Amino acid sequence: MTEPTSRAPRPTPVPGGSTADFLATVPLFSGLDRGELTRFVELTREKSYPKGSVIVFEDDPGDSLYVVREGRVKVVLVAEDGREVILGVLGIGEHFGELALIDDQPRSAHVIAMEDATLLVLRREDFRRRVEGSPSVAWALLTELSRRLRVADGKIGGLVLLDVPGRIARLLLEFGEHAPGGIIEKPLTHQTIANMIGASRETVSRTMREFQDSGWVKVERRRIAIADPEALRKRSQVRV
Amino acid sequence: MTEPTSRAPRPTPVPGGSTADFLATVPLFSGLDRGELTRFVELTREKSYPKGSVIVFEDDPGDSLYVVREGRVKVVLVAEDGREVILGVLGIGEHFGELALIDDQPRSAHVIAMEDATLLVLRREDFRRRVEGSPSVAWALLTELSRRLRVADGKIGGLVLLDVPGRIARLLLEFGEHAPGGIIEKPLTHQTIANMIGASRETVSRTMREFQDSGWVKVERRRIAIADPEALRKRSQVRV
DNA sequence: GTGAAAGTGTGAGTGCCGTCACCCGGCGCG
DNA sequence: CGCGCCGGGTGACGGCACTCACACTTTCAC
Repeated sequence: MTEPTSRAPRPTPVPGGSTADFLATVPLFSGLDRGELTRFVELTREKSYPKGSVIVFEDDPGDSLYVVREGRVKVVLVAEDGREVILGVLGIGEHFGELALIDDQPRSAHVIAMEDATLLVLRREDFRRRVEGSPSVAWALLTELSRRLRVADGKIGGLVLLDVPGRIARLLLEFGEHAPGGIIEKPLTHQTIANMIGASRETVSRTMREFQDSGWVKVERRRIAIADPEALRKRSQVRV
Repeated sequence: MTEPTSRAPRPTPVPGGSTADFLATVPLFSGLDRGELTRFVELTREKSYPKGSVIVFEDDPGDSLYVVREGRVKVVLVAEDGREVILGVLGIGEHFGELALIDDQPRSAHVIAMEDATLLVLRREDFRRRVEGSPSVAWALLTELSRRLRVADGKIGGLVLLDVPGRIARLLLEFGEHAPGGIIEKPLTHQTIANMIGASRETVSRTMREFQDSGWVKVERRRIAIADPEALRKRSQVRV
Protein backbone atom coordinates (compact mmCIF):
# COMPACT_ATOMS: atom_id res chain seq x y z
CA MET A 1 0.00 0.00 0.00
CA THR A 2 1.70 3.15 -1.15
CA GLU A 3 0.10 6.41 -0.32
CA PRO A 4 2.46 9.17 -1.26
CA THR A 5 0.24 12.03 -0.34
CA SER A 6 -1.99 11.67 2.63
CA ARG A 7 -0.21 9.39 5.06
CA ALA A 8 3.32 10.71 5.12
CA PRO A 9 4.45 11.57 8.64
CA ARG A 10 3.87 15.24 8.94
CA PRO A 11 6.02 17.56 11.01
CA THR A 12 4.76 17.75 14.53
CA PRO A 13 3.12 21.09 15.12
CA VAL A 14 5.02 23.19 17.58
CA PRO A 15 3.05 23.69 20.77
CA GLY A 16 3.18 27.40 20.05
CA GLY A 17 1.95 26.97 16.47
CA SER A 18 -1.48 28.36 15.72
CA THR A 19 -4.48 26.12 15.41
CA ALA A 20 -4.91 27.32 11.86
CA ASP A 21 -1.38 26.21 11.02
CA PHE A 22 -2.18 22.86 12.52
CA LEU A 23 -5.43 22.43 10.64
CA ALA A 24 -3.67 23.22 7.40
CA THR A 25 -1.63 20.04 7.89
CA VAL A 26 -4.75 17.91 8.17
CA PRO A 27 -5.66 16.48 4.75
CA LEU A 28 -9.33 17.01 5.40
CA PHE A 29 -8.91 20.75 5.62
CA SER A 30 -5.82 21.30 3.55
CA GLY A 31 -7.97 22.46 0.67
CA LEU A 32 -9.10 25.56 2.55
CA ASP A 33 -7.22 28.82 2.14
CA ARG A 34 -5.79 30.77 5.03
CA GLY A 35 -8.76 33.04 5.46
CA GLU A 36 -11.18 30.19 5.56
CA LEU A 37 -8.98 28.31 7.98
CA THR A 38 -8.77 31.20 10.40
CA ARG A 39 -12.50 31.66 10.40
CA PHE A 40 -12.92 27.95 10.73
CA VAL A 41 -10.80 27.79 13.84
CA GLU A 42 -13.35 29.98 15.63
CA LEU A 43 -15.79 27.12 15.37
CA THR A 44 -13.63 24.61 17.19
CA ARG A 45 -13.14 24.05 20.89
CA GLU A 46 -10.05 22.48 22.33
CA LYS A 47 -10.50 19.77 24.91
CA SER A 48 -8.12 17.68 27.00
CA TYR A 49 -8.52 14.08 28.03
CA PRO A 50 -6.32 12.23 30.52
CA LYS A 51 -4.88 8.84 29.59
CA GLY A 52 -7.49 6.12 29.78
CA SER A 53 -10.52 8.38 29.61
CA VAL A 54 -13.33 7.57 27.24
CA ILE A 55 -13.85 10.26 24.64
CA VAL A 56 -16.86 8.81 22.89
CA PHE A 57 -19.03 5.87 23.92
CA GLU A 58 -20.36 3.26 21.56
CA ASP A 59 -24.11 3.61 20.93
CA ASP A 60 -24.21 7.22 22.08
CA PRO A 61 -25.72 9.65 19.64
CA GLY A 62 -22.83 11.65 18.30
CA ASP A 63 -22.78 15.31 17.47
CA SER A 64 -19.11 16.12 17.13
CA LEU A 65 -16.06 15.53 14.99
CA TYR A 66 -12.71 15.29 16.75
CA VAL A 67 -9.23 16.03 15.45
CA VAL A 68 -6.26 14.79 17.45
CA ARG A 69 -4.03 17.72 18.33
CA GLU A 70 -1.80 15.97 20.83
CA GLY A 71 -1.45 12.37 22.01
CA ARG A 72 -2.92 9.16 20.66
CA VAL A 73 -6.35 7.59 20.91
CA LYS A 74 -7.67 4.13 20.12
CA VAL A 75 -10.96 3.15 18.51
CA VAL A 76 -12.21 0.01 20.23
CA LEU A 77 -15.04 -2.47 20.46
CA VAL A 78 -15.43 -3.87 23.94
CA ALA A 79 -17.12 -7.19 24.69
CA GLU A 80 -19.04 -7.80 27.88
CA ASP A 81 -16.32 -10.08 29.14
CA GLY A 82 -13.78 -7.32 28.80
CA ARG A 83 -11.99 -8.46 25.67
CA GLU A 84 -11.34 -5.56 23.38
CA VAL A 85 -10.75 -5.19 19.67
CA ILE A 86 -8.73 -2.20 18.58
CA LEU A 87 -10.09 -1.03 15.24
CA GLY A 88 -7.55 1.70 14.92
CA VAL A 89 -5.00 3.90 16.63
CA LEU A 90 -5.12 7.57 15.71
CA GLY A 91 -2.25 9.99 16.12
CA ILE A 92 -1.72 13.70 15.65
CA GLY A 93 -3.64 15.14 12.71
CA GLU A 94 -6.02 12.23 12.41
CA HIS A 95 -9.70 12.56 13.09
CA PHE A 96 -12.70 10.51 14.12
CA GLY A 97 -16.38 10.84 14.71
CA GLU A 98 -17.43 11.73 11.17
CA LEU A 99 -19.60 8.69 10.65
CA ALA A 100 -22.20 9.68 13.20
CA LEU A 101 -22.27 13.18 11.72
CA ILE A 102 -22.78 11.91 8.22
CA ASP A 103 -25.45 9.29 8.72
CA ASP A 104 -26.99 10.26 12.04
CA GLN A 105 -26.44 6.81 13.44
CA PRO A 106 -25.10 6.21 16.95
CA ARG A 107 -21.37 5.92 17.56
CA SER A 108 -20.04 2.65 16.20
CA ALA A 109 -17.26 2.21 18.75
CA HIS A 110 -15.62 3.60 21.85
CA VAL A 111 -12.73 6.00 21.50
CA ILE A 112 -10.29 6.02 24.40
CA ALA A 113 -7.22 8.14 25.07
CA MET A 114 -4.08 5.99 25.08
CA GLU A 115 -2.06 8.91 26.42
CA ASP A 116 -2.99 12.32 27.72
CA ALA A 117 -4.57 13.85 24.67
CA THR A 118 -5.77 17.18 23.35
CA LEU A 119 -8.49 17.24 20.74
CA LEU A 120 -10.15 19.83 18.59
CA VAL A 121 -13.89 19.44 18.73
CA LEU A 122 -16.17 20.55 15.93
CA ARG A 123 -19.92 20.42 16.23
CA ARG A 124 -22.21 18.75 13.75
CA GLU A 125 -23.74 21.79 12.13
CA ASP A 126 -20.47 23.55 11.59
CA PHE A 127 -19.00 20.39 10.13
CA ARG A 128 -21.90 19.88 7.78
CA ARG A 129 -21.84 23.43 6.57
CA ARG A 130 -18.16 23.06 5.87
CA VAL A 131 -18.63 19.85 3.93
CA GLU A 132 -21.55 21.20 1.97
CA GLY A 133 -19.88 24.53 1.38
CA SER A 134 -16.47 23.34 0.25
CA PRO A 135 -16.25 20.77 -2.50
CA SER A 136 -12.60 20.27 -1.62
CA VAL A 137 -13.51 19.30 1.92
CA ALA A 138 -16.23 16.99 0.74
CA TRP A 139 -13.86 15.32 -1.66
CA ALA A 140 -11.14 14.99 0.97
CA LEU A 141 -13.66 13.35 3.23
CA LEU A 142 -14.67 10.88 0.53
CA THR A 143 -11.02 10.08 -0.02
CA GLU A 144 -10.46 9.51 3.66
CA LEU A 145 -13.46 7.23 4.01
CA SER A 146 -12.31 5.29 0.96
CA ARG A 147 -8.91 4.82 2.51
CA ARG A 148 -10.45 3.52 5.71
CA LEU A 149 -12.68 1.16 3.82
CA ARG A 150 -9.69 -0.30 2.04
CA VAL A 151 -7.86 -0.67 5.31
CA ALA A 152 -10.86 -2.33 6.95
CA ASP A 153 -11.30 -4.76 4.08
CA GLY A 154 -7.61 -5.57 4.20
CA LYS A 155 -7.95 -6.27 7.90
CA ILE A 156 -10.83 -8.62 7.29
CA GLY A 157 -8.77 -10.47 4.71
CA GLY A 158 -5.86 -10.72 7.11
CA LEU A 159 -7.98 -12.06 9.92
CA VAL A 160 -9.36 -14.80 7.73
CA LEU A 161 -6.36 -15.74 5.61
CA LEU A 162 -3.37 -15.27 7.89
CA ASP A 163 -2.26 -17.03 11.05
CA VAL A 164 -1.18 -14.99 14.03
CA PRO A 165 2.48 -14.58 13.04
CA GLY A 166 1.34 -13.47 9.60
CA ARG A 167 -0.99 -10.89 11.06
CA ILE A 168 1.73 -9.58 13.34
CA ALA A 169 4.17 -9.34 10.45
CA ARG A 170 1.65 -7.37 8.48
CA LEU A 171 0.96 -5.02 11.36
CA LEU A 172 4.65 -4.38 11.93
CA LEU A 173 5.17 -3.58 8.26
CA GLU A 174 2.23 -1.24 8.26
CA PHE A 175 3.49 0.67 11.26
CA GLY A 176 7.04 0.55 10.00
CA GLU A 177 6.06 2.22 6.75
CA HIS A 178 4.60 5.20 8.50
CA ALA A 179 7.51 5.49 10.90
CA PRO A 180 10.73 7.27 10.00
CA GLY A 181 13.56 4.80 9.40
CA GLY A 182 11.31 1.85 9.98
CA ILE A 183 11.66 2.40 13.71
CA ILE A 184 8.45 2.33 15.67
CA GLU A 185 9.03 4.67 18.57
CA LYS A 186 5.75 4.89 20.35
CA PRO A 187 5.00 2.14 22.82
CA LEU A 188 3.18 -0.69 21.12
CA THR A 189 2.69 -3.12 23.96
CA HIS A 190 2.13 -6.77 23.26
CA GLN A 191 -1.34 -6.40 24.68
CA THR A 192 -2.09 -3.58 22.25
CA ILE A 193 -0.79 -5.56 19.32
CA ALA A 194 -2.83 -8.54 20.45
CA ASN A 195 -6.00 -6.47 20.55
CA MET A 196 -5.30 -5.06 17.12
CA ILE A 197 -4.92 -8.41 15.40
CA GLY A 198 -7.28 -10.58 17.42
CA ALA A 199 -4.77 -12.67 19.30
CA SER A 200 -3.72 -13.27 22.90
CA ARG A 201 -0.96 -11.38 24.67
CA GLU A 202 0.99 -14.59 25.21
CA THR A 203 0.98 -15.58 21.57
CA VAL A 204 2.16 -12.13 20.55
CA SER A 205 4.92 -12.41 23.11
CA ARG A 206 6.10 -15.75 21.80
CA THR A 207 5.88 -14.63 18.19
CA MET A 208 7.80 -11.43 18.75
CA ARG A 209 10.57 -13.48 20.33
CA GLU A 210 10.69 -15.71 17.28
CA PHE A 211 10.85 -12.68 15.02
CA GLN A 212 13.77 -11.35 17.05
CA ASP A 213 15.55 -14.69 17.03
CA SER A 214 15.14 -14.79 13.27
CA GLY A 215 16.61 -11.33 13.04
CA TRP A 216 13.51 -9.88 11.45
CA VAL A 217 13.03 -7.18 14.06
CA LYS A 218 15.14 -5.62 16.77
CA VAL A 219 13.50 -4.63 20.01
CA GLU A 220 15.06 -2.45 22.65
CA ARG A 221 13.49 -0.31 25.32
CA ARG A 222 10.04 -0.10 23.86
CA ARG A 223 11.33 0.58 20.38
CA ILE A 224 10.68 -1.82 17.58
CA ALA A 225 12.97 -1.63 14.55
CA ILE A 226 12.07 -3.42 11.36
CA ALA A 227 15.31 -5.20 10.41
CA ASP A 228 14.21 -7.45 7.59
CA PRO A 229 11.12 -6.09 5.86
CA GLU A 230 11.43 -8.62 3.09
CA ALA A 231 11.15 -11.58 5.45
CA LEU A 232 8.18 -10.00 7.18
CA ARG A 233 6.53 -9.32 3.86
CA LYS A 234 6.97 -12.92 2.90
CA ARG A 235 5.55 -14.08 6.21
CA SER A 236 2.53 -11.83 5.82
CA GLN A 237 1.78 -13.25 2.42
CA VAL A 238 -0.71 -16.02 2.27
CA ARG A 239 1.11 -19.33 2.36
CA VAL A 240 0.89 -21.35 -0.81
CA MET B 1 -14.12 -19.81 -13.77
CA THR B 2 -15.32 -18.23 -17.00
CA GLU B 3 -13.66 -15.42 -18.89
CA PRO B 4 -15.27 -12.02 -18.68
CA THR B 5 -17.38 -11.15 -21.66
CA SER B 6 -15.75 -8.66 -23.89
CA ARG B 7 -18.49 -9.28 -26.38
CA ALA B 8 -20.73 -6.43 -27.32
CA PRO B 9 -23.34 -5.75 -24.66
CA ARG B 10 -26.61 -7.01 -25.95
CA PRO B 11 -29.51 -4.65 -25.45
CA THR B 12 -31.24 -6.18 -22.49
CA PRO B 13 -34.98 -6.44 -22.23
CA VAL B 14 -35.56 -4.64 -19.01
CA PRO B 15 -38.07 -6.14 -16.65
CA GLY B 16 -39.84 -3.56 -14.60
CA GLY B 17 -39.46 -0.25 -16.36
CA SER B 18 -36.95 2.15 -17.81
CA THR B 19 -33.40 2.57 -16.69
CA ALA B 20 -34.31 5.95 -15.30
CA ASP B 21 -37.03 4.40 -13.18
CA PHE B 22 -34.54 1.88 -11.96
CA LEU B 23 -31.90 4.45 -11.08
CA ALA B 24 -34.46 6.42 -9.11
CA THR B 25 -34.69 3.45 -6.75
CA VAL B 26 -30.96 3.50 -6.07
CA PRO B 27 -30.25 5.59 -2.97
CA LEU B 28 -27.16 7.09 -4.54
CA PHE B 29 -29.19 8.74 -7.27
CA SER B 30 -32.56 9.12 -5.64
CA GLY B 31 -31.83 12.76 -5.01
CA LEU B 32 -31.83 13.56 -8.70
CA ASP B 33 -35.01 14.75 -10.37
CA ARG B 34 -36.53 13.08 -13.42
CA GLY B 35 -34.87 15.33 -15.94
CA GLU B 36 -31.47 14.83 -14.45
CA LEU B 37 -32.03 11.10 -14.28
CA THR B 38 -33.00 10.83 -17.91
CA ARG B 39 -29.99 12.78 -19.03
CA PHE B 40 -27.88 10.75 -16.68
CA VAL B 41 -28.98 7.48 -18.20
CA GLU B 42 -27.37 8.51 -21.47
CA LEU B 43 -24.02 8.31 -19.78
CA THR B 44 -24.37 4.70 -18.75
CA ARG B 45 -23.73 1.55 -20.71
CA GLU B 46 -25.37 -1.73 -19.92
CA LYS B 47 -23.22 -4.82 -19.81
CA SER B 48 -23.89 -8.50 -19.20
CA TYR B 49 -21.72 -10.99 -17.41
CA PRO B 50 -22.28 -14.73 -17.28
CA LYS B 51 -22.19 -16.53 -13.96
CA GLY B 52 -18.66 -16.94 -12.69
CA SER B 53 -17.08 -14.23 -14.80
CA VAL B 54 -14.79 -11.70 -13.22
CA ILE B 55 -16.12 -8.16 -13.53
CA VAL B 56 -13.23 -6.33 -11.95
CA PHE B 57 -9.82 -7.63 -10.98
CA GLU B 58 -7.98 -6.74 -7.82
CA ASP B 59 -5.02 -4.39 -8.44
CA ASP B 60 -6.33 -3.25 -11.79
CA PRO B 61 -6.65 0.46 -12.21
CA GLY B 62 -10.33 1.17 -12.15
CA ASP B 63 -12.20 3.67 -14.20
CA SER B 64 -15.82 2.69 -13.78
CA LEU B 65 -18.65 2.52 -11.31
CA TYR B 66 -21.06 -0.38 -11.60
CA VAL B 67 -24.69 -0.65 -10.55
CA VAL B 68 -26.27 -4.08 -10.36
CA ARG B 69 -29.31 -4.15 -12.57
CA GLU B 70 -29.92 -7.88 -12.54
CA GLY B 71 -28.36 -10.78 -10.69
CA ARG B 72 -25.94 -10.89 -7.80
CA VAL B 73 -22.21 -10.34 -7.57
CA LYS B 74 -19.67 -11.03 -4.85
CA VAL B 75 -16.73 -8.91 -3.77
CA VAL B 76 -13.86 -11.24 -2.92
CA LEU B 77 -10.25 -11.45 -1.91
CA VAL B 78 -8.54 -14.52 -3.33
CA ALA B 79 -5.41 -16.04 -1.83
CA GLU B 80 -2.80 -17.79 -3.93
CA ASP B 81 -3.85 -21.14 -2.55
CA GLY B 82 -7.38 -20.56 -3.77
CA ARG B 83 -9.08 -19.76 -0.50
CA GLU B 84 -11.43 -16.86 -0.88
CA VAL B 85 -12.90 -14.30 1.45
CA ILE B 86 -16.23 -12.82 0.47
CA LEU B 87 -16.28 -9.21 1.59
CA GLY B 88 -19.79 -8.68 0.39
CA VAL B 89 -22.63 -9.88 -1.78
CA LEU B 90 -24.37 -7.22 -3.82
CA GLY B 91 -27.86 -7.51 -5.23
CA ILE B 92 -30.09 -5.43 -7.47
CA GLY B 93 -29.71 -1.71 -6.92
CA GLU B 94 -26.40 -1.96 -5.13
CA HIS B 95 -23.22 -0.57 -6.59
CA PHE B 96 -19.48 -1.05 -6.43
CA GLY B 97 -16.30 0.37 -7.82
CA GLU B 98 -16.56 3.85 -6.32
CA LEU B 99 -13.41 3.58 -4.26
CA ALA B 100 -11.07 3.46 -7.21
CA LEU B 101 -12.90 6.42 -8.74
CA ILE B 102 -12.63 8.48 -5.60
CA ASP B 103 -9.03 7.95 -4.62
CA ASP B 104 -7.42 6.80 -7.88
CA GLN B 105 -6.01 3.70 -6.22
CA PRO B 106 -6.19 0.26 -7.85
CA ARG B 107 -9.19 -1.95 -7.22
CA SER B 108 -9.12 -3.40 -3.76
CA ALA B 109 -10.79 -6.72 -4.57
CA HIS B 110 -12.18 -8.92 -7.29
CA VAL B 111 -15.84 -8.72 -8.16
CA ILE B 112 -17.34 -11.87 -9.60
CA ALA B 113 -20.82 -12.61 -10.93
CA MET B 114 -22.56 -15.20 -8.75
CA GLU B 115 -25.34 -15.52 -11.30
CA ASP B 116 -25.79 -14.20 -14.80
CA ALA B 117 -25.77 -10.48 -14.18
CA THR B 118 -26.51 -7.23 -15.91
CA LEU B 119 -24.74 -4.11 -14.78
CA LEU B 120 -24.93 -0.43 -15.56
CA VAL B 121 -21.48 0.96 -16.14
CA LEU B 122 -20.61 4.58 -15.53
CA ARG B 123 -17.24 6.01 -16.44
CA ARG B 124 -15.01 7.92 -14.07
CA GLU B 125 -15.41 11.39 -15.47
CA ASP B 126 -19.17 11.22 -15.69
CA PHE B 127 -19.32 9.91 -12.14
CA ARG B 128 -17.07 12.64 -10.82
CA ARG B 129 -18.99 15.36 -12.55
CA ARG B 130 -22.17 13.99 -11.05
CA VAL B 131 -20.72 13.88 -7.55
CA GLU B 132 -19.23 17.33 -7.83
CA GLY B 133 -22.29 18.77 -9.45
CA SER B 134 -24.94 17.40 -7.14
CA PRO B 135 -24.53 17.89 -3.43
CA SER B 136 -27.30 15.36 -2.89
CA VAL B 137 -25.33 12.70 -4.73
CA ALA B 138 -22.16 13.56 -2.85
CA TRP B 139 -23.98 13.32 0.43
CA ALA B 140 -25.63 10.04 -0.51
CA LEU B 141 -22.22 8.67 -1.37
CA LEU B 142 -20.81 9.75 1.97
CA THR B 143 -23.72 8.06 3.68
CA GLU B 144 -23.18 4.87 1.76
CA LEU B 145 -19.46 4.76 2.52
CA SER B 146 -20.25 5.39 6.18
CA ARG B 147 -22.63 2.49 6.20
CA ARG B 148 -20.06 0.20 4.66
CA LEU B 149 -17.46 1.29 7.14
CA ARG B 150 -19.76 0.43 10.00
CA VAL B 151 -20.50 -2.94 8.47
CA ALA B 152 -16.81 -3.64 7.92
CA ASP B 153 -15.92 -2.70 11.48
CA GLY B 154 -18.73 -4.89 12.77
CA LYS B 155 -17.35 -7.73 10.71
CA ILE B 156 -13.90 -7.28 12.18
CA GLY B 157 -15.39 -7.35 15.65
CA GLY B 158 -17.31 -10.51 14.85
CA LEU B 159 -14.26 -12.28 13.46
CA VAL B 160 -12.28 -11.58 16.59
CA LEU B 161 -14.90 -11.93 19.29
CA LEU B 162 -17.22 -14.67 18.06
CA ASP B 163 -16.73 -18.37 17.43
CA VAL B 164 -17.96 -19.89 14.18
CA PRO B 165 -21.52 -20.63 15.33
CA GLY B 166 -21.77 -17.07 16.62
CA ARG B 167 -20.62 -15.66 13.32
CA ILE B 168 -23.08 -17.83 11.42
CA ALA B 169 -25.91 -16.77 13.70
CA ARG B 170 -25.05 -13.16 13.10
CA LEU B 171 -24.89 -13.64 9.35
CA LEU B 172 -28.25 -15.36 9.27
CA LEU B 173 -29.84 -12.58 11.27
CA GLU B 174 -28.35 -9.98 8.99
CA PHE B 175 -29.67 -11.68 5.89
CA GLY B 176 -32.97 -12.44 7.54
CA GLU B 177 -33.55 -8.78 8.30
CA HIS B 178 -33.26 -7.78 4.68
CA ALA B 179 -35.45 -10.66 3.52
CA PRO B 180 -39.22 -10.51 3.55
CA GLY B 181 -40.68 -12.70 6.27
CA GLY B 182 -37.26 -13.68 7.53
CA ILE B 183 -37.03 -16.16 4.70
CA ILE B 184 -33.80 -16.14 2.77
CA GLU B 185 -34.75 -17.21 -0.74
CA LYS B 186 -31.61 -16.88 -2.75
CA PRO B 187 -29.21 -19.77 -2.57
CA LEU B 188 -26.68 -19.24 0.18
CA THR B 189 -24.57 -22.35 -0.09
CA HIS B 190 -22.56 -23.57 2.85
CA GLN B 191 -19.43 -22.79 0.92
CA THR B 192 -20.57 -19.22 0.38
CA ILE B 193 -21.42 -18.78 4.04
CA ALA B 194 -18.07 -20.25 4.97
CA ASN B 195 -16.24 -17.77 2.78
CA MET B 196 -18.22 -14.89 4.21
CA ILE B 197 -17.41 -15.62 7.84
CA GLY B 198 -13.97 -17.15 7.54
CA ALA B 199 -14.76 -20.76 8.27
CA SER B 200 -14.62 -24.11 6.51
CA ARG B 201 -17.46 -25.59 4.54
CA GLU B 202 -17.62 -28.60 6.84
CA THR B 203 -17.93 -26.56 10.00
CA VAL B 204 -20.74 -24.53 8.47
CA SER B 205 -22.48 -27.75 7.50
CA ARG B 206 -22.27 -29.16 11.01
CA THR B 207 -23.34 -25.91 12.60
CA MET B 208 -26.33 -25.45 10.34
CA ARG B 209 -27.47 -28.92 11.31
CA GLU B 210 -27.21 -28.00 14.98
CA PHE B 211 -29.21 -24.85 14.36
CA GLN B 212 -31.90 -26.89 12.66
CA ASP B 213 -31.95 -29.49 15.41
CA SER B 214 -32.35 -26.69 17.94
CA GLY B 215 -35.26 -25.34 15.93
CA TRP B 216 -33.56 -22.02 15.34
CA VAL B 217 -33.78 -22.20 11.57
CA LYS B 218 -35.73 -24.25 9.06
CA VAL B 219 -34.08 -25.25 5.84
CA GLU B 220 -35.86 -26.66 2.84
CA ARG B 221 -34.84 -26.70 -0.77
CA ARG B 222 -32.32 -23.92 -0.71
CA ARG B 223 -34.50 -21.71 1.43
CA ILE B 224 -33.45 -20.76 4.90
CA ALA B 225 -36.15 -19.55 7.29
CA ILE B 226 -35.24 -17.83 10.52
CA ALA B 227 -37.44 -19.59 13.08
CA ASP B 228 -36.07 -18.30 16.35
CA PRO B 229 -34.38 -14.94 15.90
CA GLU B 230 -34.07 -14.46 19.64
CA ALA B 231 -32.02 -17.60 20.08
CA LEU B 232 -29.79 -16.62 17.19
CA ARG B 233 -29.36 -13.15 18.59
CA LYS B 234 -28.32 -14.59 21.90
CA ARG B 235 -25.86 -16.91 20.20
CA SER B 236 -24.35 -14.07 18.23
CA GLN B 237 -23.79 -12.03 21.33
CA VAL B 238 -20.40 -12.23 22.90
CA ARG B 239 -20.47 -14.83 25.64
CA VAL B 240 -20.10 -13.43 29.11
C1' DG C 1 -33.61 -39.71 -18.68
C1' DT C 2 -29.05 -39.95 -17.55
C1' DG C 3 -24.72 -38.54 -16.25
C1' DA C 4 -21.84 -34.93 -14.55
C1' DA C 5 -21.32 -31.32 -11.38
C1' DA C 6 -22.57 -28.96 -7.41
C1' DG C 7 -23.90 -29.14 -2.86
C1' DT C 8 -24.29 -31.53 1.65
C1' DG C 9 -23.41 -34.92 5.77
C1' DT C 10 -20.24 -36.97 8.83
C1' DG C 11 -16.27 -39.31 10.89
C1' DA C 12 -11.32 -39.29 12.27
C1' DG C 13 -7.15 -37.05 13.20
C1' DT C 14 -4.47 -32.96 14.15
C1' DG C 15 -2.67 -28.47 15.14
C1' DC C 16 -2.81 -23.69 16.21
C1' DC C 17 -3.55 -20.88 19.61
C1' DG C 18 -6.22 -19.55 23.73
C1' DT C 19 -6.33 -20.06 28.73
C1' DC C 20 -4.24 -20.65 33.14
C1' DA C 21 -0.48 -20.22 36.14
C1' DC C 22 3.54 -18.31 37.61
C1' DC C 23 7.89 -15.72 37.37
C1' DC C 24 10.80 -11.85 36.32
C1' DG C 25 12.40 -6.99 35.55
C1' DG C 26 11.84 -2.07 35.30
C1' DC C 27 9.84 2.20 36.65
C1' DG C 28 7.17 5.53 39.10
C1' DC C 29 5.76 7.19 43.44
C1' DG C 30 4.80 7.91 48.25
C1' DC D 1 13.97 2.93 49.49
C1' DG D 2 10.70 -0.45 49.10
C1' DC D 3 6.44 -1.47 47.12
C1' DG D 4 3.00 -1.83 43.58
C1' DC D 5 2.03 -2.13 38.95
C1' DC D 6 2.62 -2.70 34.33
C1' DG D 7 4.69 -5.15 30.74
C1' DG D 8 6.91 -9.16 29.29
C1' DG D 9 8.49 -14.47 29.11
C1' DT D 10 7.42 -19.29 29.29
C1' DG D 11 5.50 -23.93 30.26
C1' DA D 12 1.42 -27.09 30.37
C1' DC D 13 -2.95 -28.30 28.79
C1' DG D 14 -6.99 -28.50 26.14
C1' DG D 15 -10.43 -27.32 22.72
C1' DC D 16 -12.27 -25.34 18.57
C1' DA D 17 -12.16 -25.74 14.14
C1' DC D 18 -9.42 -27.09 10.04
C1' DT D 19 -8.09 -30.81 6.85
C1' DC D 20 -8.76 -35.13 4.64
C1' DA D 21 -11.65 -38.69 2.99
C1' DC D 22 -15.69 -40.48 1.25
C1' DA D 23 -20.72 -41.27 0.66
C1' DC D 24 -25.01 -39.36 -0.43
C1' DT D 25 -28.41 -36.11 -2.59
C1' DT D 26 -29.92 -32.51 -5.60
C1' DT D 27 -29.58 -29.80 -9.64
C1' DC D 28 -28.85 -29.04 -14.28
C1' DA D 29 -27.45 -29.62 -19.13
C1' DC D 30 -28.00 -32.16 -23.05
